[in-house]
Amino acid sequence: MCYHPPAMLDLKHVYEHLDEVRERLGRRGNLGGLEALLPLYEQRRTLIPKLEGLRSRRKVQSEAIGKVQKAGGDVEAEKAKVRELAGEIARLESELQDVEARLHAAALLVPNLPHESVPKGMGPEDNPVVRVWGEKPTCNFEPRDHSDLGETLGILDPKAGAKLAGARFVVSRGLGARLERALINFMLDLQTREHGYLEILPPFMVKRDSMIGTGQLPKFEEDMFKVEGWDHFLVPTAEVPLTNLLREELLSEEDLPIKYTAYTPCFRKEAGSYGKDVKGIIRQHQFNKVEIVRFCTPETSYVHLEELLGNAEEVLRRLGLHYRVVALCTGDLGFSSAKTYDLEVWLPGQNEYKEISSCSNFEAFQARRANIRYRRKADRKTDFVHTLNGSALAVGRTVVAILEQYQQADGSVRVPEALRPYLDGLDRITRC
RNA sequence: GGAGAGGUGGCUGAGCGGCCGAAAGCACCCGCCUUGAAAGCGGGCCCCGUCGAAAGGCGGGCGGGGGUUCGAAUCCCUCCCUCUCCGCCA
Repeated sequence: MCYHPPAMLDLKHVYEHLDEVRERLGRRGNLGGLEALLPLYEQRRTLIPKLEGLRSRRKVQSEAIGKVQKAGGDVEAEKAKVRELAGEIARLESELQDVEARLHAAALLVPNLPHESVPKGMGPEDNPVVRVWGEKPTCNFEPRDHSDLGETLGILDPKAGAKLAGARFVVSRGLGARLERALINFMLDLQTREHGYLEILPPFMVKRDSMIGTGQLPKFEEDMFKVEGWDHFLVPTAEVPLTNLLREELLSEEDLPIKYTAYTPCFRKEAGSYGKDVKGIIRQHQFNKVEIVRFCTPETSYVHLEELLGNAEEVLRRLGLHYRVVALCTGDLGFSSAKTYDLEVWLPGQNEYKEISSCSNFEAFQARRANIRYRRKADRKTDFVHTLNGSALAVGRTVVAILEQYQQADGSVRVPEALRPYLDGLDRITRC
């Protein structure tokens, strides 16, 4: 019967700062969820004191009955009275339960508040470029597209993928498969050896609670692959298992920050993306990714966001891949995120920059959903941690970028220096 | 898949119808002692909600949900999870 801290935003805080919250959610262009929630919150607030008064009376009278009974007195009349009281309580309880269930459902649909530093805008075209690293590789020939290169080199086989699993699946073979594996190892080594992340190898399917904890559910269920006959979902990103690793935990401040990294395949239906990125392997139902996540105190989370972004950027820099950083504007921000940077890698074959990583600070949004807290050193009180995560990187798209940026006139592809130790010193991919 | 055992505070673990939000220990915090520390001693210390300016009051929470009862951590039902043994299997 207790009000388990439900969702996302701190409702009390929302209520006490309504105008500000309205204004900030308005920047996202999403106010509906909030307005649906407010009358329910009101109802709850009038119901609770009423109920508590009755329960208090019941408690006192029950105790009295016990005492009288022990002394051998007659208590039947009193019992009847309390029975009546209990009926009243039960009615109010079920009313409250109903209100709270609807409040909870409504609360889960309200997105996070954007941080003040998030640029205002409507959509992707309004995302400012924060910085650009490297330069577009120059070549004296018409750059080919990765699917063209991949098929010619015999390392990417979308037809085989379709045969086995259908559209938007691919089979990597030979050096293609090895390249993918080399990249995973390279990325994990970098994050664990140099950036202090603890490597985790989690389950690739998780329970519903975990999906709610990080915000994929209930809103995006249709994008997820659900396991038939089970209440399990294939992970859409390692963010889900990594963040939920600390679900329901009470940490101490000295434990923070905590940094995890994991490789997992990621499974997404990508509903609503029909016709987008149909060519090649840019958008797949299954792709590999190395993820980095951090848990930290609220005061430090924006410093951690910059660091985490740097950790992801370092992968691209070591690989010598030209990219840029954009800050997502309020209209393009993901549901759970307070602030997000995207890394966009240059793809000469597409003649555009394409998202290869997304680095976000969720502040307390996920922590509140997943109930991840810590005890503050100063006053010994508990508070929600802040959670962050980023791709470092999407491996399939890294393969795409390498193929396209490192391609040679003869159709072969040079291997980035940093990757050669992972490929027995191989410096060039040629037809196999 | 079969057979048992169990899920209680940050942790370990007692309690098995009212005096239990819960013994004890550990951890943690404050103080005394000490040159400092440890040990020892004294005190404090669960979470959430709700009312309140605050002090504080009140309510709820002993895996989740439901039931019995004047009253449930304690009894009943149900679901989930963990552990042990057997079987099967990479």
